[in-house]
Amino acid sequence: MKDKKERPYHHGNLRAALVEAATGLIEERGPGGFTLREVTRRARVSQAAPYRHFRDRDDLLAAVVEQGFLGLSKVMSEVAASTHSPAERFRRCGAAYVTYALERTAHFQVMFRMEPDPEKHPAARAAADAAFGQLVGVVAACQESGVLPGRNARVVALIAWSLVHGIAHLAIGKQFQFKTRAEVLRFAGVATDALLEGLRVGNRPAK
Amino acid sequence: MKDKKERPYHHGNLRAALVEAATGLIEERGPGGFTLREVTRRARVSQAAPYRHFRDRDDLLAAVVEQGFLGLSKVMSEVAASTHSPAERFRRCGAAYVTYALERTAHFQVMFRMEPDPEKHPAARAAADAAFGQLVGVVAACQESGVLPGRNARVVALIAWSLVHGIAHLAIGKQFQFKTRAEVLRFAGVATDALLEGLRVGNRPAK
DNA sequence: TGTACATCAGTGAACGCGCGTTCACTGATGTAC
DNA sequence: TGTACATCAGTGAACGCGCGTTCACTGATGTAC
Repeated sequence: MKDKKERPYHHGNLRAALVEAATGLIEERGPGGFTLREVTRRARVSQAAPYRHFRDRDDLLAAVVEQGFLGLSKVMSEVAASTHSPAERFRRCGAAYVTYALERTAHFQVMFRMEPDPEKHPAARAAADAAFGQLVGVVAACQESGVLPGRNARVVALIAWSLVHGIAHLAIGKQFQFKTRAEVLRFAGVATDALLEGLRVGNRPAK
Repeated sequence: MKDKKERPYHHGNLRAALVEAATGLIEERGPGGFTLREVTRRARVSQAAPYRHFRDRDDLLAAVVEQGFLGLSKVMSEVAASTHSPAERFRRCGAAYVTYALERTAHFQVMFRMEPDPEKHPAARAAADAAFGQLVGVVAACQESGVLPGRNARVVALIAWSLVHGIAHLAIGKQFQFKTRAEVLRFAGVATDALLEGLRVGNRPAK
């Protein structure tokens, strides 16, 4: 293999390195801090180099988004495998979602900012859909085991996603007065349980 | 008064005009499309003019955010006054929130992007707090009339806010497959009812 | 095994652009006497 | 009512900057024979 000291002309895996550098940059400077030039500086590469691997700025950003959703999927599937109780799995998935958002704030924001039009970047879109698919699976399992009534799993998953996403987004935006991550997670638990209870009862509007 | 045709040297109410132009610009070009220079072009004023009224770019943007929250407060208080049933008020407030977000997409996004640090712009912060106050009031009314159990109204309001905010944010980000605004609102209604039901039952976790 | 050559993945300089902000200025307004 | 003057709210030109992207190029790699 190559000597690590002398940098070879060919990078080896510049594409991945650029995505990684971009992610780090976003995490450090916030969602708006992303520029192609700063990414190339971090990857120690000329400013024209990314164009070998990405069509343009947005194309690289879309790859960052894709990675974000892949990571989210991974975290959620790990968590889902950690228990056999469907209701508990539901709760843990919610907690994992919020945790992911709080741990990788800026990355999370970029994922949902859709500044690169998601329709033009099918890989990013697909990764997002896969993450949502995890959630639908968890809901379906709750339904099969009778913890939730057997209504449209997608709609139920969408409701749960909305709640947990709202918590994540508001927490990131400092709209809550919570001081620690643990407090946010405890709150998320209470909220998730309330929703689960309501979904369980069925969907009669309260008078 | 002045002849409308010949533009007077003094504008009259440039501050308000700039905020309005900025809002229009954001609505047209998206949350990232805001630039001071484009705002001055739209207000037909020199590019140095805003500095008479705003410290810098972020200061103007904060005024836009403030206006956004004032508008949201207004909409919610109007809606709250439209019925005497506390539960119905709860639902209508949720619908109003989502509607506001869908009608003024980009403006809504800017409000929660906190790109001007909210701590440095107390007026914006205060307007946001006032909007949340509306919601707390609605929840408290539900509790007083026995529709909801009398727990911490702020926490309950936070849960409701999270749900409705998540719906708004995901809908804006095209994460739902809904095609019309009416579909989103119907979905929001179902979600709100489920949550209300769960909150009503109390907060025992489901087994 | 050796060589010619196509292809790939980088470099480095340059482009044009729009941005936020500052500066010395000037026109309009309001007030004191 | 008239005038001097301070203050306010604009103008217009200029600054320096970092950005995304293009271009002709060159070094490294892989393959055919």
